[in-house]
Amino acid sequence: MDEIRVQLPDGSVRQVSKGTTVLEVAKSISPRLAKAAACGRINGQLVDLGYACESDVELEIVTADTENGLAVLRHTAAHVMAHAVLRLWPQAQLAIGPTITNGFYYDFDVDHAFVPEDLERIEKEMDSIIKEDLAIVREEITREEALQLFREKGQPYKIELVEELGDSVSIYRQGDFVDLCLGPHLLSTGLLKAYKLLNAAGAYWRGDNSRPMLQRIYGTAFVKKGELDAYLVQLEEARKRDHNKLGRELELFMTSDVVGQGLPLLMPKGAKVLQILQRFIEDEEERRGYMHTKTPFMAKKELYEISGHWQHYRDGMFIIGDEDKGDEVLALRPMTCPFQFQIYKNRLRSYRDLPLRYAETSPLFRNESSGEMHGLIRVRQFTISEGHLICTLDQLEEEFRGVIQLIEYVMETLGLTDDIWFRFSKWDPNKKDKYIDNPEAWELTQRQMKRILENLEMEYDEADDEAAFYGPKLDIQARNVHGKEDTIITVQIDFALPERFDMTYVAKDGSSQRPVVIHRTSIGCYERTLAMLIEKYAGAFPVWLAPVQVRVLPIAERHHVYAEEVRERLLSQGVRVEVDLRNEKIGYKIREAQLQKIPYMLVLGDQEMEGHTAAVRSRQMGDQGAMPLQDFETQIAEEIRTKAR
RNA sequence: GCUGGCGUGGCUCAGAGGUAGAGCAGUCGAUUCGUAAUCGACAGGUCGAGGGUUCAACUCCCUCCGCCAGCUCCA
Repeated sequence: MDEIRVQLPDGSVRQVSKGTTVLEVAKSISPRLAKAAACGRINGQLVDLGYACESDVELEIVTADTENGLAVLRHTAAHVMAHAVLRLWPQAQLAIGPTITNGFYYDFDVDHAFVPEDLERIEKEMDSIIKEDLAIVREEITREEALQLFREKGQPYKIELVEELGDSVSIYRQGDFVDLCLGPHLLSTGLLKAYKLLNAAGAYWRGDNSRPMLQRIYGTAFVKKGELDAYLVQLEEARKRDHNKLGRELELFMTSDVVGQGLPLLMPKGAKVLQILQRFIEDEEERRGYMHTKTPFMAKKELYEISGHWQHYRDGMFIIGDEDKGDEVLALRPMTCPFQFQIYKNRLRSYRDLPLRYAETSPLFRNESSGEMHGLIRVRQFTISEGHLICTLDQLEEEFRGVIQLIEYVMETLGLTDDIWFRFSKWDPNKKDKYIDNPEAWELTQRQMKRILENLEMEYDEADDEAAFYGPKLDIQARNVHGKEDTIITVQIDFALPERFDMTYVAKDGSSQRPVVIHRTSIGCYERTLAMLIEKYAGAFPVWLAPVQVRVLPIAERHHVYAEEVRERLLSQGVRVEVDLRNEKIGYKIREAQLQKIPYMLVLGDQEMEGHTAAVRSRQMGDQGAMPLQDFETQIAEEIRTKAR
């Protein structure tokens, strides 16, 4: 009998007979490993446990608790879900059903619209499929056979997918269910132990809004029930931090039906946080050589024609005035760049003037379509820490570095450091009307940017078709409590607009040269940042950012005068302080201050009044005991000064 | 913009073809109290808006507005 050599990750080698499956190898190592196995990896390629080794190979047993193993488990869960949906709605057409971070989904084209109760029905059916413990079998068939198969099954989306594949495709069967799939999968449906369907929503076929809207069901699966439960609890906890709920409860912002969609109203507390952020940012920018401008919120159409916004960004703009009626046509600004460029062009610039660093705390207006708006994260009017650095090509890298340093300082100070990453956003050469049409400039700029990123030794992801219409971006991405990714800060290199605006400087040799522009934000959009901060701190802002830093709580009416005195003292030192003079018990006042996430409560009774002290209660640590007022003032001042978190 | 869900006093929610209810918040009164809810009374809603069906609509139908999740798009 032929023997082959199987080399394991630890370097050891096993002699097994030809045709031995991955599972058999796992069993020979240890029964526990075999039980935990989800799939194998042969020479780097993931394979089913049923895969038979036919020649010398390197083999790794992939257990279900690893990233790859979990993906296999979830992919199998997606198949089981599709199987269940087909049992309940035999006419359903299957689209795709991949795994995603933390779960899986499957897209269906069905007449019936899935409602929450349907998810329970589907889960019941999945439970039966799991109980039946159907073997999951891989088959390699020809393209023609696959087309024939899916024609018989009435699955046009699968046919479309097969048509784009090579001569041989793999399918997986479980009972009467069959799906086009690369695999690998678990060996049988019975191995699925802990899963949950989460929600149903619409999704375009192949993410293309000109193609049919399908129905997507999201779900997740884990190895153990305990892990699933823990994940569901974690989801629940995350939702409690949702800025859109917390921000309203804490009276940071509100919306009004009559004001309109995507137009949040910042209430005094929310406005206070933004004001503090703005002061922090503007001071920091000034320290780093930026000059602040204040430019109009709107401009004539002609300005946007020069910038290219009229050609590439028109859908995103609010346009005022009807051209057909002979009105003057203006547009609210969606970006500040064209305005600051006008300032640059106000006079002849010398290389000695460069780099010029313009910044502006800019309200911007973008006509987002109706389904996009979300709390403070996606809105139609927002304030951005916009800035443009105009420099020579030689200065580009140094300026870029300075921008990154500022951003890192800001993020660090705000405590926005977890689950944040950089994304190098490039253009898509196939989308001509979306981008300024100058392929050479695009490629050159992107190479330039990539080199800078590499010189800065930055870690980043790359994304196609995420660039601005005029240039590539380095985006700083963050995730909200729903796990959704958003750009919070962006840095862009722009060779296009300096040319369109004919920006020049006089070089040392007297020649006229073209500068380069870096578009950048330092904190991004203030409203969005506020949303991120609410979610990060669950509304309990660090003291320096808290809209109310101290609440004074007198115990009885005879302490009111002293309470007012304490308030006055703190107020005169710039501390944001309130006093609760209501006729309520101290427990009640504390509870309210606590729910409002006020960092410090000063409880004042007879003893405090007598000794000129305050009983300090911290929102995090509870009762801290009495301390001289002076000491508390020093302590909180230091905490504010250092922006302690 | 698309798919689906939702819209009842400030908030959380109950109710239902015959014309609205609770808790919290609010107001007033009592209580003057030591670290997460004192007691009582009162007040508060053209049931998101408009149109239609009906003897009768908060409830059924249509349109619009807004909110939520996802898709597309994007800071």
